[in-house]
Amino acid sequence: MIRTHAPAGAVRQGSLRELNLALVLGRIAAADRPPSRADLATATGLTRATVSAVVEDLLAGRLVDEADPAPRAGAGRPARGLVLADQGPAGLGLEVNVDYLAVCVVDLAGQVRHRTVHRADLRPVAPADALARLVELAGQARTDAARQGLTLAGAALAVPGLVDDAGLVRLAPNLGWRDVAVPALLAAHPALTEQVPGVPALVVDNEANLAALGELHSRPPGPASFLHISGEVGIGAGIVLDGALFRGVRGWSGEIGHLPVHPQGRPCRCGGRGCLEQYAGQEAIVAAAGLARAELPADTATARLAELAGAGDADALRALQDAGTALGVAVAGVVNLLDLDTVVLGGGYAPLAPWLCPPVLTEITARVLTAAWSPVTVRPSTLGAEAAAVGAAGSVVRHIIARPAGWLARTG
Amino acid sequence: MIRTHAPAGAVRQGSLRELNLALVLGRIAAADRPPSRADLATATGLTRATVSAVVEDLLAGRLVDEADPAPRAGAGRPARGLVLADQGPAGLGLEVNVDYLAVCVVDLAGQVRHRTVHRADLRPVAPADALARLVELAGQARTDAARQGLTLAGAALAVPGLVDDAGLVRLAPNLGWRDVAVPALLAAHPALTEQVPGVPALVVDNEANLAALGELHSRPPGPASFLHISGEVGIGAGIVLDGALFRGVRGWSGEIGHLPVHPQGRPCRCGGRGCLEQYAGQEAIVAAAGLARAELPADTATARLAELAGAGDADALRALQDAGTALGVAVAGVVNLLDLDTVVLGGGYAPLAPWLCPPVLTEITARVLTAAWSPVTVRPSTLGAEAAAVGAAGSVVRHIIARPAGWLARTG
DNA sequence: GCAAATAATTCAATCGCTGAACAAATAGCG
DNA sequence: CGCTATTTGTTCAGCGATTGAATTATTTGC
Repeated sequence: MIRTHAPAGAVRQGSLRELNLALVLGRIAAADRPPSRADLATATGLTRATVSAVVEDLLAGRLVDEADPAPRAGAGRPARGLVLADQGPAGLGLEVNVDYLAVCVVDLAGQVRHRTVHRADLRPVAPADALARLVELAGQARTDAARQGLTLAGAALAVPGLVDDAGLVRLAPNLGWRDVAVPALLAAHPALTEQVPGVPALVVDNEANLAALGELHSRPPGPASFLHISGEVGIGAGIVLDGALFRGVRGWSGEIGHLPVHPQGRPCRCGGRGCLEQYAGQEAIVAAAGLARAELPADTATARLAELAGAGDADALRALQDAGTALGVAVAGVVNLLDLDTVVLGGGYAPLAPWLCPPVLTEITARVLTAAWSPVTVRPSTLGAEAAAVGAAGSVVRHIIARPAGWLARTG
Repeated sequence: MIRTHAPAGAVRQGSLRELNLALVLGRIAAADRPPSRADLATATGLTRATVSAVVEDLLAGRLVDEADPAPRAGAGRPARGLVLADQGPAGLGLEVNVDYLAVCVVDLAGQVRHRTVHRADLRPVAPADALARLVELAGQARTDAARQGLTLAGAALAVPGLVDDAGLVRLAPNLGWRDVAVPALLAAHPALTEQVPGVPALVVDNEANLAALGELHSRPPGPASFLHISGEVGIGAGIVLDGALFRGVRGWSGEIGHLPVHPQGRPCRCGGRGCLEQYAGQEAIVAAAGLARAELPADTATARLAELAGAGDADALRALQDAGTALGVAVAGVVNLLDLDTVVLGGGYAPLAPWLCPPVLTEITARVLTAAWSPVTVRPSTLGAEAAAVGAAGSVVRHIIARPAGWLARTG
């Protein structure tokens, strides 16, 4: 549970440097071209002298490298561009999902430097065994990262379920997990990452949350506030507000799947009736399209559905239309409530987006009061299938970028 | 549109003092007993020397007063308690609603030091005339505040409608306002408040938002994250997340009234069908209870309804039960989505809370996945009818408490 | 009346930013 | 080719704010 908040405590002499390190590094990360020290000075409002001093720290800590001088018009001494180091700290992203394990390594610049996906049905596998396989993949990732000059500074694990502050997976229904103490199980494999001060060694979080973070930090960066919807067997939403993931009071936000869309409709496993999940969940869509569910693993079902719809299959098209309408009703409610202007369809919805987006947009236009003044964008995720793993790894490096002082203070 | 965010820009030498001024003043404001300098030092992590220097600034700026030494057990020099000044800056809160105008003055400590409510049906009144009446009331409030030694540092106006960043009221349907440029209309009355650097002279915001802020800053303080629902003719929600009001991308968040609760149900003025407002809006409840709507102004209708329900009138009880159920369906969806643990019923719902809370809670318990692990509280607002005006005034003083440097830097 | 205890202030040291001067490196121009 | 204008980056004295230790202030308990 990373919470990126303002320095709530005392502001001491050294905090000043910490904050300015973060400010300058953040600017370097956000720039679309390698900025010079002078650029950073004007962008941040600091003096060139201060920027030079701060940059010196960043260079010494190997968070930043000097790039080849960028060609520039006009007279004057050529600037030396600054880029995020490609040999510095990196984040390890892990994902356990229903039908695959994924591991990836993301560097400071957000580049995916290593990626492994291991396809297998994880439902019959005991949590400890699944995690053991994941650790094995992580070990390979670790050596590959080292070969590339990267140091794993922390790890994050994405799980399709509810996770509490301590990393306990309270419930992952589609995986069949209940009260799985992930940190304790992984403590037996201590060398997942080096222990870096200020960077949590292992964060466990919900898959939808981490996928939304991945979208937020993708290039080009997503908007500061948006709703990211992962359509898997369940439907999870990652809510990004003002550039930060909103996790809720206990970290369990995003359960969009149980917004009512037909209150007197089909009973749902949550105890309510007519929940969105019963109409736009993957199983519901597949069943409505007339595909036998059991025969296909979840992700190939989605691919098959896209294939059928692309070929003009009437049942598939109708199923997607209905699902999109249900999704649109729910999303319109959320947009009314939170006043968002962007909705991203991710996870299993991404390949189906061409058919889902139109009905979703129709409902939004009809039901959102403010849609007349400013339009709402609905688009598919730019990340691939393992968005959550990439987002998990990204969350680690974003943590370092937001708090570089911790990394710089380490012995080494 | 106040956005309370971290210092995003350069952190210079002086920012240090600014941040620590805010830190110390915030502690004084949050404490339930007048803290000593030593208390503040341990609470903030600053040294006693620094706290003394900071407090000296706050005393000189008349934001803080020394209180009588509080009795303390044990030996040692007695501490001098620090309290928010009752003779310092204050906030002016204004409210235009369908059937009343309200003006109030709130001091730094959050005490309401002046309050005027002018009952009148404002629907037939032109916006400029309504605002002129409000300015007159504000003038009286201003002299009363001066008599009490208070200086009005800024003002906020609550409006039952959508307001954009510039203070333009885009649409206030129940008031009949459309595209009313409030700041321009009030510019003719320039002396609403003294111009204080760092404090916006006039903020215009949605009534539900400001009522939620009032709840957040009431004593005892509300939780850091909650949903505040104002049930008037429309239903508006103020969403407080992590101690800050969430306003959405354009400041139009909180339109909970158009969450679908019966998707194929009654058509709504928003263009959708079966919106919450059609089942739990004030007019809907009154009609369901068999009260003729036109005969009664809105607020007496609510009072009459509470009276009838209290007397055991079957129609009224059934109407409230049905409305509470519809409200509960919508609220359950929001709680699932945002993972909140507190829902506050305010505005017209406050007096009806005894009858609304049970069905709302029933729906939440049935539909919220995580309700089994940690309960959701549903309670009425602690503020009275003019909560929005109080919240508006409170938002001004909270602004000063969050950024005392601006007030201290003023000439005087 | 004295010691112990707690509160608050004073003061030299230090840290990090500022602003101005200075050094470095290049383009344009005669 | 050499000079000037221009822009980048560094150096350094100055200064504001915090720190930590010593000091003063004020009360309780013995």
